[in-house]
Amino acid sequence: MKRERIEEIAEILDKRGKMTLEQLEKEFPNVSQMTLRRDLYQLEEDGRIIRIRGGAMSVKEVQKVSGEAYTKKTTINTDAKIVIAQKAATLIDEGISLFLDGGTTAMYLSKEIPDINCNVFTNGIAVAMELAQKKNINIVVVGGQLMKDNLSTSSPVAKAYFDATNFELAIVSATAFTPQNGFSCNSQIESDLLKQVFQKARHVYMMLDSSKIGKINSYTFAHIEDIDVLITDDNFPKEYKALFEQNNIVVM
Amino acid sequence: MKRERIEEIAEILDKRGKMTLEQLEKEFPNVSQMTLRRDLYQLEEDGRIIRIRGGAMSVKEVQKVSGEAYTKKTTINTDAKIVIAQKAATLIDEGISLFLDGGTTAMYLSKEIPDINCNVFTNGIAVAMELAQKKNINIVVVGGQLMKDNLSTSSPVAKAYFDATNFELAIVSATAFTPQNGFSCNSQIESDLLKQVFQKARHVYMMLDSSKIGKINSYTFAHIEDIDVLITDDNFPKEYKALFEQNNIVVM
DNA sequence: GGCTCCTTTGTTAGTAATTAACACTTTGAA
DNA sequence: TTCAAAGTGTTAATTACTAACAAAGGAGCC
Repeated sequence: MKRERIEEIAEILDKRGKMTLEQLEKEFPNVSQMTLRRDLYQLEEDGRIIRIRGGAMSVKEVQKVSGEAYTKKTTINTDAKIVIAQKAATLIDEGISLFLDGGTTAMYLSKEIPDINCNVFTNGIAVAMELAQKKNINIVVVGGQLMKDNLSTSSPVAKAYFDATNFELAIVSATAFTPQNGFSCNSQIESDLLKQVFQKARHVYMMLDSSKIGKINSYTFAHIEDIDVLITDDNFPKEYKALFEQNNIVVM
Repeated sequence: MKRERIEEIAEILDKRGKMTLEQLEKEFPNVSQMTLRRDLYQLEEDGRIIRIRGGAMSVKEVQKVSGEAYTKKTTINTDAKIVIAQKAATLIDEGISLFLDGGTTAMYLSKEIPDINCNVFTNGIAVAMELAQKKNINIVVVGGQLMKDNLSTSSPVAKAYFDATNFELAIVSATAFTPQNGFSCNSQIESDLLKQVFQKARHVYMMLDSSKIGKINSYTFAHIEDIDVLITDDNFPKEYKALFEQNNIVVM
């Protein structure tokens, strides 16, 4: 009974693509709305449909729609981050010990990073999961409380990790930068963690796309002179570039 | 302004897969809910996301989910694990402090777990990412070296975490069990970690699907008498059930 | 600068869909 | 038969959504 009905719903949805609950009710006149809802719920769990407001949509339909979208995907800021990440990936040498933060740019970097023998510390669990696909990279996750908004961990306890740890290189990014306020982010514990990282790392590379410039966030964790290399995109203002170069920082 | 924000939303969604409006509001604290709604509406028109009740989902995620559904069918014991996980989920009370391991069964459990106010420690990053979708659950990730085969972390350093920590409850699973050799797994550091957890936890619930029975792995971390509750499936042999019950263990 | 138009954003109230909770029914096994 | 478990229907309460209007910001023009 139930099984048959669910199959039938799945078939109809595959055929029509998208349907409202109202339409489904007409299709199954002697079944209550609630039951149909529950059927949709189960189909969603099986991964066969996506429930949308007022009804459901078959997965096939989604793939059709998304196929259209992928062709016209020419985004601006994502591109900048990817370019930055690609550049940064070329700077990672075999056998190095490296710290990577948990931000979006680090996420792109972890996709671009070659599968070389190296040691990566990170506080981003999404970054860690991405890196886990590369078989030669050894990953250490910094533990602590998980912040749900950016999927990164940090806690005072995490500092204990670093006492016995050194990095050849730290590649981090900030969510805001001004010359006066330096590099800042919006979480105090993350800021503390990064300060610690800056102390332990021999070299620090900063990934900063131009949209971050001129913004100020609550917690500054570093200033211009603390970094060695700045990796940015083409829209980076020239006057800022000069400013960094005055401090012997390589701008890419 | 608008363009940038929309790009950023798309990025975050690609990274996280699925998000509620509430989570998006946290991500963009100085933008109204309505604006975010309108952004999502536009992203949907562009075919980059699917709006679902309470938020949105990236099309990438949809493809992932539908892919999973296929592989799900091929694996055999998944059903038993899900049933076990569902049962375990009902045993978690509001306000509890809980340890969860990083295994597949724990992964299913984290999907089934209700969104109640509680504190979860885990060494599984896939588990952590799954739990991050529940807004009331506080998550602490145990740091350490990441093992790529099961996406769980463990290291001697992780033990430092537990010195100041107590759990009301630990829900763990083993990869092998015999009455003589007890519960065992194939990683020494994981075994060490679990031993530590057993010491710190007031109650221990073991999730063990029947396929694990009669197998022996290298490292034993607990014996029958160490656990309080055993959660298993219908194929669990009756003679074993009696054995557990002799030790005052509740078998579910 | 001051003025307009137009786009973007915020606020509110009203509507619609969803979930939760309970009661009833069916099914299948002991 | 009797019991338990799964499925279904109904209602109430919650939650998300839309619509409509008001306010704020920008670009262009005089």
